[in-house]
Amino acid sequence: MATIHNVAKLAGVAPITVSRVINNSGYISDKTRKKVQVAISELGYVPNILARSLRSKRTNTLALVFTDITNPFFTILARGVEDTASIAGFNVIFCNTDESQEKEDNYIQLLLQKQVDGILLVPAGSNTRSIKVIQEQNTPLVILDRRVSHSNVDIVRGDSEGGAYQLTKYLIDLGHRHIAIISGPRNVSTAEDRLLGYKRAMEENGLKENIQSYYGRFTQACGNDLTRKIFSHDPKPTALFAANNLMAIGALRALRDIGFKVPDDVALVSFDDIPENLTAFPFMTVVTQPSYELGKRATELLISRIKNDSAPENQEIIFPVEFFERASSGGPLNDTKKRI
Amino acid sequence: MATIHNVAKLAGVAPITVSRVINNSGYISDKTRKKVQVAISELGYVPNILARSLRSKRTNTLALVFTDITNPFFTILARGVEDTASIAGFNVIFCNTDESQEKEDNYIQLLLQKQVDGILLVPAGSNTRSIKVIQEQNTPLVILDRRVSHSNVDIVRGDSEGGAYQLTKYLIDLGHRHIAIISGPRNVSTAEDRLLGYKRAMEENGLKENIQSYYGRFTQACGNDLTRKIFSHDPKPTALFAANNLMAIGALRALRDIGFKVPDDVALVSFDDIPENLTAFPFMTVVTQPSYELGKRATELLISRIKNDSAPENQEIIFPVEFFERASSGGPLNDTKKRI
DNA sequence: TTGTAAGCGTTATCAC
DNA sequence: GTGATAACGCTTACAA
Repeated sequence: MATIHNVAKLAGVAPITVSRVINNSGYISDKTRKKVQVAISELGYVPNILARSLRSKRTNTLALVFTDITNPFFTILARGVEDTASIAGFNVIFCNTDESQEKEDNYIQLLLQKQVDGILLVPAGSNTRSIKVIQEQNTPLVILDRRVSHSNVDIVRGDSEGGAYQLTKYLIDLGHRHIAIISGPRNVSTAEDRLLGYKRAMEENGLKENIQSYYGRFTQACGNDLTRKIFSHDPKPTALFAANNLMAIGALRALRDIGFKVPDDVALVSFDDIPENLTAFPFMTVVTQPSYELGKRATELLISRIKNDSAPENQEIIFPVEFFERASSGGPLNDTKKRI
Repeated sequence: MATIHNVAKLAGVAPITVSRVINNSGYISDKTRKKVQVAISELGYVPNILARSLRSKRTNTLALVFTDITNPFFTILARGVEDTASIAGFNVIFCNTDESQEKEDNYIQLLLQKQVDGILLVPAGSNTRSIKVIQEQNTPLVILDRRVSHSNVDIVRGDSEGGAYQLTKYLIDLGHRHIAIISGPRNVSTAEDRLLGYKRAMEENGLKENIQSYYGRFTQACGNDLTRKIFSHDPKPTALFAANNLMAIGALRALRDIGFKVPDDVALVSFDDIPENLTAFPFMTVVTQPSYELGKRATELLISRIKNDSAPENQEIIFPVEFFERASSGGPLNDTKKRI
């Protein structure tokens, strides 16, 4: 492996001069630059970023720690992060925790050891230990998608409570009185907020007695299980609210398997969509969060923290949701964008 | 930021002793180890991996460079890579090229600069420049999913030709005579091999005259466009073969939009599936590659190359496909696993 | 415009 | 069992 010294020697200059050519920094005469460039390509020289970062104390690397790489919501969010980081000259390391606090802890430890310049974190649970560790190392941090009890952090997320309220109100306006919700883990804010939004809509419309809510996991399997459970005894709801896209698919399959037609027997709505390119026929009535934008905005905020050029106060940025009425609740088969 | 020196000083030992504790290497008395551990937690010390890697010349990091992060085939493959690497103590950097040769070149350059221990590459095109650059740096390399013209490399991939032959033969056995195929980019081996398998089946069954094939891109949009084109003039095929899962979804949507019923008017089959947890109702007849296994096997091979403990000859490992008959070609609505 | 010297934080090597 | 020393490959700080 050629080093900067080999190049310098071959070009007849000092190592620092080679460094200046590589980094386009400082003044270099055209002649010198040419000489160096020739030497570089002759030796097939590749700069060693480890050495550079060790010395300069910057890695130009961000990390995105999230909970489910198979969920398109996060895949698209990840794209927003990557695109934005890339434009600003940062690379991104992606870490998937599968909603496990232990995996999260391990990844955070690793990322700090790798000296990443900043971290975007979708917390797996309500434990704020990772946040403390990160802040102890003075590594800039932005929390994504979820609220945390910890106070001094920046947060970028969607309006789970409002979106859930909107979906529930929509079902009530359709005439449904028995509406059940299946949600994610109890200590995850998106699961809790969606449940709260649902409850608020039910209570405001005199349906407090009919509230029927379940915590579980944000997976297809769990959506399937909870749905079977709900419809195995009376009174059976006429509408079902799945708190995320994967649970909704599980619910849809369960309803089919146990003989309930959607939307004829049961109306089904969901928080978050499955993107166009993975779906043959858009079918589900949903509210969706602007996941790409969430990733983008969080990354911009993180980079401004790294560059230290934004106001010191912590921010909580909440994005509104969009509503799409489709066939699963009796709407049209084609996509329809409705009132925000 | 505390360093190994601060810890050493506080514990009253030499830096190297701290290093030994961190890495569980060499002999350390229990008393010394305790002292060091106390100092570590007292200072909130986090080892600097950059410095370690610079000195030890190992980063314990692999890279997976692939072409489409939104395609579940690759998402699952990536999991196979990550799980396998993790067990062996390696981290993985994921890089998405969007089938762009330029992005691929940039990522390869970056990864070599990062001194990754090995690279798994799904080549974006037929250009072997990246392969040469990687091999010049003596960085172990395994090619994934696709053949390349370059000779001295290890390859792990699925049997595209055989799978395509099988799907086509299946359609012919159903009685179809006019079968069209829509495939991916011309210079991508999986696109070419699937087209070849299709042609072989057609020719062996006296249907050479009816061959109708199109190159395009492995995307939903392209599947949609090509399907519209094919069905805009006579003779219209009675069966359509989409060379990947996303193209198949595009085809399905196009057929619906222009008024053809699947499978009544047109039978549709596809190479690669959409996984269970993203699909409400499994519908498409497919052959699938064991994508998780592909990632796993490739990673094992790469790690054995890094450790230099496998035979020097280059390997080409080809995985067989599995066949699932479903409703899109007139099969049952539930999943059915058929003859391999 | 170019160069010298020192040091980033760790571990390999050798010594005790 | 433990430690002194040098070195990994680069860039910062300062000098010429």
